[in-house]
Amino acid sequence: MEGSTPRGRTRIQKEKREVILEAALEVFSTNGFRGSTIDQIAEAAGMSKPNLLYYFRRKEDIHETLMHRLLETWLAPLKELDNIGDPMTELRSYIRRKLEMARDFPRESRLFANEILQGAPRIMAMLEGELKTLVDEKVEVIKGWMRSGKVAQADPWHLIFAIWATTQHYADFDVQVRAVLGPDRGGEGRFEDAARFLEQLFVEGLRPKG
Amino acid sequence: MEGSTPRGRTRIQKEKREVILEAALEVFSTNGFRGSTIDQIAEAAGMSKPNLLYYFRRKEDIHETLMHRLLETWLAPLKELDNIGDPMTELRSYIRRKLEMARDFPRESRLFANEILQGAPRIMAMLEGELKTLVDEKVEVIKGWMRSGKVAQADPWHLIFAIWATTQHYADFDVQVRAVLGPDRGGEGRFEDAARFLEQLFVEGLRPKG
DNA sequence: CTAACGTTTGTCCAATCGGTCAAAAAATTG
DNA sequence: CAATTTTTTGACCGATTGGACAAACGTTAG
Repeated sequence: MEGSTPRGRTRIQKEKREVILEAALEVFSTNGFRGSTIDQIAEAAGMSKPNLLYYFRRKEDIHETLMHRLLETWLAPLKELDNIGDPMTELRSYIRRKLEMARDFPRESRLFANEILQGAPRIMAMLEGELKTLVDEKVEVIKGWMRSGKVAQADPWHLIFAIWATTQHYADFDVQVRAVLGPDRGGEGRFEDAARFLEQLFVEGLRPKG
Repeated sequence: MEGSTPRGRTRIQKEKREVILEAALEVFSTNGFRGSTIDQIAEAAGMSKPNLLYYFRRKEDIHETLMHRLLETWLAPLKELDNIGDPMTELRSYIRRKLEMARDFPRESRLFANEILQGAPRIMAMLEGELKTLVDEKVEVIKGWMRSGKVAQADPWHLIFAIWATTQHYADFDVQVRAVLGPDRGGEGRFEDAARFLEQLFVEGLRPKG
């Protein structure tokens, strides 16, 4: 090996790096970056600390790799929002996709939330760059819908925020949601209930007048 | 002094404890419990670490005191929601109050978010007890409104979640909101815009049909 | 002034932190 | 098989962590 950190050349390296990233996702998403230790991740990954550091030389490298992957997944649903179909159908399926992500990738959502809560020190450039550009673009799409009368007039930026907030809430605040709903209402069905409610809220809330 | 930790008897004790809590709120809300150090809090409070530990014997004690205070403030707006006035007016002012709290007490909101994100280890009992009871009670109020036809039929639990999510978003994800809105739209006016949007969303989204 | 009490600090400690390193063990290659 | 390379581990390091403690300092009442 000529380099310093193995670059996933061998089969073992690819596999072990995945195991580590999976374990790190679990640990980082519940404890945040500073609150997580390499030992915790190593234990969750079923290996010794020096062994883990053989695959990722620094704690930051793990977090960075995780973040890079996350952001790709995270922006995908918004990227799909486009002018092709019926506006309200597009919005409804965007909400549905975001809610499915909250259901299927809650740890990713919490990892992201942790980063933002801490002031986004590691992804600020991406927020002001790639994310802002993408949102600006989609805001124009939504403005077009509103001009054409297919969607009620409203602030498109805050519409996007509201969709993000309501859907990610079911991942980030999952513990609270389940505690409040109780054992009976708090089962897996809560996502169906949430989907129905949010569809109603946004569809009726954005139905064009007259 | 007969006890171990001073109990705010003297003037200095009351003052210094407040200074510490103020500093700890700042530190805990951005770094989480595990990610914060006593040294950080002591420095933010302008005193030495042993001096801080004279007023709060353990790091956990500071966090616990902060949490207890927070929860009282936090539940107040929901407690005020009652049957007296017009339903939609009640809902609108609840949303407004929650948004004002996100604007005026963002650190408290982030402290709470951090705790929930980490699985709410310290306040789980309160979530399943006091909070659930309160929400159950308010759900009945909202159900009454829906039965009387003043508010559209919808899931009251998820309505409450949606209000929590959309309003607290402006505190917890403030960095992202400001980054996406950019320098011009991201000023203090963003709360006015958010208030207008959310009022429209919930009022129209919950307007009874026919 | 002095005794008693409240406050502050410097020093210290054991535990834990992120990370290194050399050597052992395992896998791969010829 | 032996030689080489990759993987794993135990021991270790300096820095930081939460916290203890006694001594020093400040304040106040008699």
